[in-house]
Amino acid sequence: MNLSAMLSESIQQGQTTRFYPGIRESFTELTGKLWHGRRGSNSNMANMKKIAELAGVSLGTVSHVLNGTARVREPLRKRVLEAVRVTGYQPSQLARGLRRDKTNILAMIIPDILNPFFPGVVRGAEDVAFANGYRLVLCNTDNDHGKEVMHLNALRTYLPSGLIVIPSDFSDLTAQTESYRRAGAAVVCIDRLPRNWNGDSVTINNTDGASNAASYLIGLGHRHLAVITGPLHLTNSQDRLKGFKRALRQADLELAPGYMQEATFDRAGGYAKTKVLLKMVPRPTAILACNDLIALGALMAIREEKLHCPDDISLVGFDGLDLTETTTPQLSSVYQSPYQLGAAAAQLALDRVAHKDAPVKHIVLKTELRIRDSVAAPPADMSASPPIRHRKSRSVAS
Amino acid sequence: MNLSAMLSESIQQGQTTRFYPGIRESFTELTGKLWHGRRGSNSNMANMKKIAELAGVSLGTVSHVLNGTARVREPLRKRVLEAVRVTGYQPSQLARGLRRDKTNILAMIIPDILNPFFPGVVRGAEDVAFANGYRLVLCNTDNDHGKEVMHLNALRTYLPSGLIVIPSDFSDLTAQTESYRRAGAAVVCIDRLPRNWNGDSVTINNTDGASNAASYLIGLGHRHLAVITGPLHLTNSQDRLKGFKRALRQADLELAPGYMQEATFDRAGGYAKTKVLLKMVPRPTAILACNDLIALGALMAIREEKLHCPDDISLVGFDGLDLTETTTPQLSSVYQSPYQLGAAAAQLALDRVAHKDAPVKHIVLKTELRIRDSVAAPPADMSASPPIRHRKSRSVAS
DNA sequence: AACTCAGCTTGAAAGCTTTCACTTTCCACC
DNA sequence: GGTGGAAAGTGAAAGCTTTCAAGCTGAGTT
Repeated sequence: MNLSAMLSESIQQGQTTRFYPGIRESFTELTGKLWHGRRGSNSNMANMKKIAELAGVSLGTVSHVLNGTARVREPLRKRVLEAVRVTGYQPSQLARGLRRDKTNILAMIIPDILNPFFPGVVRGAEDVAFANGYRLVLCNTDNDHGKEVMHLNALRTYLPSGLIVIPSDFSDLTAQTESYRRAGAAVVCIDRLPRNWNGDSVTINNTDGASNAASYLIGLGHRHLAVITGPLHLTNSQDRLKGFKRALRQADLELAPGYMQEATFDRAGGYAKTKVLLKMVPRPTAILACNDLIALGALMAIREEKLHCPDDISLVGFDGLDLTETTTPQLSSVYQSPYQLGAAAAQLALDRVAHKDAPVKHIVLKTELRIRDSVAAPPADMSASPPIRHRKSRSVAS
Repeated sequence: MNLSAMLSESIQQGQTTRFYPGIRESFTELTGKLWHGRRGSNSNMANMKKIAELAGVSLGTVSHVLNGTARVREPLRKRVLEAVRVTGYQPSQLARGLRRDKTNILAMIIPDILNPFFPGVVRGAEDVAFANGYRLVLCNTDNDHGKEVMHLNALRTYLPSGLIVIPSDFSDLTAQTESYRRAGAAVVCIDRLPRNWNGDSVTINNTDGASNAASYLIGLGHRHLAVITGPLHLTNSQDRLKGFKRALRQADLELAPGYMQEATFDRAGGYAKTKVLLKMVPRPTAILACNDLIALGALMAIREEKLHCPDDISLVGFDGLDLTETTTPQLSSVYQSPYQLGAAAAQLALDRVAHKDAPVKHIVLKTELRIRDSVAAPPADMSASPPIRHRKSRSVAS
């Protein structure tokens, strides 16, 4: 029996190490007293070395079996898989990430998960991530650019494969995100875009959405339309305002001074600005609120002023959150799918990971005008022309 | 000038390596042709070695400066920090985690971020995590035990320091979480507890919360109280039911058969079960819904049956979500703070990381009964005794 | 001037996986 | 039975940090 035959047999029995006793022992002697490792802790967790020993193969082979990076003959392959099964071994994502320069992590930076629009976005992204074996790390910025940069910098050292950002504001993120790209990570911006953004993105058609809503109101006979926008340093706010103005222009209407109010994207903002609008003369007969929380605040203000929606004033929100169904009256709103937004972003990020040099993609999702009970024709004395009759609960895709 | 003096000076000049040209070069020669690394990619990112070279110190010293693990004399310390500043160096969390057997990650497993109760929990946990330099990895289980186990197994290989779980159901998680504990990770269960749970936990006082709500209704004169519970395999559902029953017992009232309905924790469940309740004879004059979504569904059903809340029937929800303020009528509810729940859980997890052997903690948060417009005394003919007058918007802590 | 001791620094190993270059095995064919 | 080439398998290095034991320095002591 020659050496290689012995080796071969020994491998079959999983005892390779026996054949270099001198080397092994002296190595052990050398390092035995230099042990600096941690005690206990993870030592009971299986690692690749243990699998290799159990299966009687080399480390490399185990890796190849696990990753399909090379052909491995069936018997060996089986022994490896069996060893994995028996030990319940799972590869260390840390070691793998360290070696591959990239982990199965998708980082996501959003303004605030407490804003009811964002959970859907997160869920969409998480589902796509999970389905592809990725995990989602979530960070909230509170729309604070400083916090955003902190997150951006800190997360990078985990070497995520991708990064999905809803920018806190119009600040230029090029410097930060560029370092991700250099490190080979995909970066996708969604919902709003920062200044100078030239990477992948997923947004909705804010302009058309707002335009459709305004057109619908105009179609009902409204001539005194007001708008409460979100913070105008956000691109989505800007676009919604643009759409609103476009609809007015197309109907040869003017945006009366003061009929445009800028608010924060929350109830308080909507409440305050609606109070202002309701004091105007003539009072607007319809309000487009640039998100549902603003609309909610508007509804409170309207109620508080002893006015009635939709008889005295029509109201349309934006986003189409669940809460629009539980208000009284139910809120009409420009619906967009946060889930789809998040899912598309995650998918785009993963695509980018797979094809680093594919052309940049800008996905623009559609909105859908959902008419519920908060809109009606204007009071008779306020309408310049007879209102056009519309079915209720009509949906208009933009 | 002797060697040590030269070395000393050389260190001042950051040129240590120059002194072993032979060794260094032969080492390079030896390894130069065995290069298996990746090309480019991260090679431009600073690492500790670069910092050490720049500062003219050893790797160990850099580490000590960065971690405060040993005293380092001021001049060296300064040079290290300066090099860090100049390069913008940030330690690799992967390498650090690999070496320390633990990362700055907190894993969180929740049923579904789309359920409006959970974003607050997540936010609370994330804020505490972030404030302590940890990141949050989020996973949704959809109340699916299989998915939960998958997440649990997969996340472990990232070696998170802690794990916060809202169990999907009553399934025993001991096996899975035990392996986290063995790996040195802290595990905290919140909101509901799995079978045989003997680790740290944060819950709310569900029993008292439900009991207070029921007592309040009884105090208003109600004698026909119904309850719509959540899925009874969840401990929080069980406890709320227990509290409801306790209040009845204390008032010498009986829970009429059929007055207890079990529903899923959502609108549809509440709607369906309320329809059932409203058909009963006698019809209940008050309903305790064991979460706000159920209450929302109940409200829809009540409206659909042309009944009026609170005149015909009083309704109290549970959780005190924001949406309780925007319904008509505004919903009374047993408020609990999801943010506090999440924050406490994260804090508990971090405490556990710091003090592995501290005694197990069970934190139980208080609830607060928030009375709004959805409750009133029962219709005159349904009340056995004159109702007790209560102020509106009263808050009762439990 | 030699010696001690404390305190600062250092160098190397270890943690776990992937990947490359190389060796060994296998199989077909002469 | 031997040969050649393809396929399969191996072993070691590298990725970056932490941590230990040991080396060094310099002040204080005798």
